[in-house]
Amino acid sequence: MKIRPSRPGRKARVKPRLDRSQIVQAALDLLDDVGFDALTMRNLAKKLGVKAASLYWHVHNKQDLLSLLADEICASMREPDRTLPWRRQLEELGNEYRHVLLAHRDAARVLAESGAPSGPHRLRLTEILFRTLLDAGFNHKDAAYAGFLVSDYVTMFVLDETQDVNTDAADASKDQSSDLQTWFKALPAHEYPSLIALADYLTAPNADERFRFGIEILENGLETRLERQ
Amino acid sequence: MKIRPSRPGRKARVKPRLDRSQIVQAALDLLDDVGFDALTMRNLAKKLGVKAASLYWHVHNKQDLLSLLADEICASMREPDRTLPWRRQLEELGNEYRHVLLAHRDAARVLAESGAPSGPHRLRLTEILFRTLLDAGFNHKDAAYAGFLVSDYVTMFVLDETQDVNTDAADASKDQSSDLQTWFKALPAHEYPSLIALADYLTAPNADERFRFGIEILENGLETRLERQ
DNA sequence: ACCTGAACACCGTTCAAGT
DNA sequence: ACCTGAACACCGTTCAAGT
Repeated sequence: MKIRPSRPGRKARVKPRLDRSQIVQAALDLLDDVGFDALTMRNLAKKLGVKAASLYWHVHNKQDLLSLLADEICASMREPDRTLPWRRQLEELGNEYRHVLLAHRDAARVLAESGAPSGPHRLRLTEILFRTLLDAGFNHKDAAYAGFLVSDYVTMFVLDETQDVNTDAADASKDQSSDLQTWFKALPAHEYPSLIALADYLTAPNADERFRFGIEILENGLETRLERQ
Repeated sequence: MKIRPSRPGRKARVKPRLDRSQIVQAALDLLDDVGFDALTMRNLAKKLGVKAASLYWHVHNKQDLLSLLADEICASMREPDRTLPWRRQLEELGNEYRHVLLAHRDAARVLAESGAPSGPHRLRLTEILFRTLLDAGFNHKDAAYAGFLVSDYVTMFVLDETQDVNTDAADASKDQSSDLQTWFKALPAHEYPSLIALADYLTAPNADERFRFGIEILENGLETRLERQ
């Protein structure tokens, strides 16, 4: 198994020569370790034992890196069984995408800031989504719009699902009242009756249940649209 | 009309003394002028003829400023006629909120990064939204989840409605092919048939129409849910 | 071809000091 | 009470120079 073409001098592995995919992998590790805000070109370079400027030989800029990173994150996405009814397929797609976004720290933020899909994995993901909608019988325009809708829903959902954690933690640490539920109920009852009435579900939402709710609404809405089409 | 209590010395207006609402107003102007990325504490201070450190006397940090700014942006929100059927009210609410977000440059980004609503205007806005859903007959949990859904939809929609412009402009200026439609159609036809089929609607979406589509889907979905409740 | 040194033009935030 | 000077600890990016 000793296939190592590059001359294996004594310290061959000390300078493994940078490489796009190596950079992306390191960025993903760094993301999981320190989160999106600390994912900087300089920290990434440090992790790779290199100077920040070196990265720019392999990557146009940070935007480019984020785009590559977003694609890498989507690499583990598995596609649903195409023989299932479209609603089931959409559910699988939604669940799978959500789990992909939950698999790495701040992944939703990476996806949100990485621009339109251009890498193979994200293109594949959107292809499957649109294909499912076309298979279901939507016309081109509706399929396109519905695809945006579903994919935006999942991204947005995970986005605030994961930054509620941050906010909660922040509030808990710096505010004396760690319960923002009590904060809610302390609002002027005359001005915000509905807010107060709903406080229980606004503050401690069951994420899985709430996600499921949104998917159901979207599916019901799409089905109605399909029937009337 | 000469009511000016503070002693009107020769250069009285040279140092009008900073003020929270004055800072927020200046931040809003700056946002419209230079956009979210250039809305920095230092630039804001410069605009106010003051040093950056001074701002921290009136505002906890940038996060706090963004929160105040978000509330200011929502100040112009008008509430729909409560006697309308709930679907019409929801439409009005959606349209109005979208227009509020389109009224200032990058307003959706400000809202997205400003955390949960805490100012009076945003609280009022969410109160109205939840009230509408409760009036419609949803139970507490469904009303709460549906409120998130609708408000997230609008924010997300405007978010990429407005950054498509940026991306398009960027592509148009630096790419030789200003049409990403041609880019889409140049994809491997065997791998991405649906993407290519839908290219027309993916690249040049009619924003108003697409927004309307999403609202319709949500309303239909919610109606179905309400009937089965 | 690939990496570094060194700089450029910025950030948000703090805090002792001034008035 | 309110503002400034000056610093701290960072950013992304460029580019001549090294190997």
